[in-house]
Amino acid sequence: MEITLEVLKALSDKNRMRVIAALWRFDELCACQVTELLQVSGATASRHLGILQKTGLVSSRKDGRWVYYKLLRPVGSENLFQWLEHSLAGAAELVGDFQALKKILGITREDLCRQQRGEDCCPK
Amino acid sequence: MEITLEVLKALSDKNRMRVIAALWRFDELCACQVTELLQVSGATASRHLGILQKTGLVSSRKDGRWVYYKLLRPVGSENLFQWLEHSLAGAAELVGDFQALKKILGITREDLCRQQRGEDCCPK
DNA sequence: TTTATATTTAGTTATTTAGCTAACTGTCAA
DNA sequence: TTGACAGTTAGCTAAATAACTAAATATAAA
Repeated sequence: MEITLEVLKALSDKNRMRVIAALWRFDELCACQVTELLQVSGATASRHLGILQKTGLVSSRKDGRWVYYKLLRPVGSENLFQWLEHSLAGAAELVGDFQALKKILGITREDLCRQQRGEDCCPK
Repeated sequence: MEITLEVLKALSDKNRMRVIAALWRFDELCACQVTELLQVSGATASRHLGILQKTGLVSSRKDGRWVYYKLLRPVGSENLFQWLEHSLAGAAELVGDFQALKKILGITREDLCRQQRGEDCCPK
């Protein structure tokens, strides 16, 4: 039961749900892209990703200085994700996120991170 | 998305999950039976039931002084409940709850409520 | 009508948690 | 080897929430 409750708790935060939806659509994102999407501090994004990883909902892969996250659909969670897909279909907030992510993914990670450091010299 | 998150939040509390499982197995329970199951104050049980009702997960029916609660499986929630059923199958805590409920349901509501008021004269 | 009582609501307190900044870790490049 | 930097961890604050007691509400019995 504890594991079930942990999964539900992990999913019942708006920002974490946005991350799940984003990974669903865009397969793999690095921490800085998630930070940009959520518009929170890098530390906060990292914490959310850590919670999702601890519950087995996402995996992480380190590549140099960057860490990439992917959605893991653990065995037995098919019905949960099907419900989510149905329940969130067309959610306005997520549609907006997907549009934002298209832009984010159009920027190189280098430029994105530079931008996040406050050097707003890069193309919006 | 807000509704989805509300349902997830409602489900991600241990006591509320125990109520859901209990209603799943025993169809209909009154507030005092839920109070006895959870071993919390009547006010706390009422609050949990109120949260479950607000999210559309349970319905209530008033009969005299007693209020009875039932599990509602809203349209579109089939996959969620299937996941729950699979995920919670055999959970030790719930097995214990089911045994406790058999005893609770063997007592009349009158005796149960008397017992809860501290008049521990009734058969255990 | 008055009293007892099942449930809910209000108000309080303690715990949890999401956010931040700052310090730390590990990796790349100069 | 040193400096820059992506990401994480630690420590803090503010907001959310689960628990309690006490008061309010509604129903049944005396």
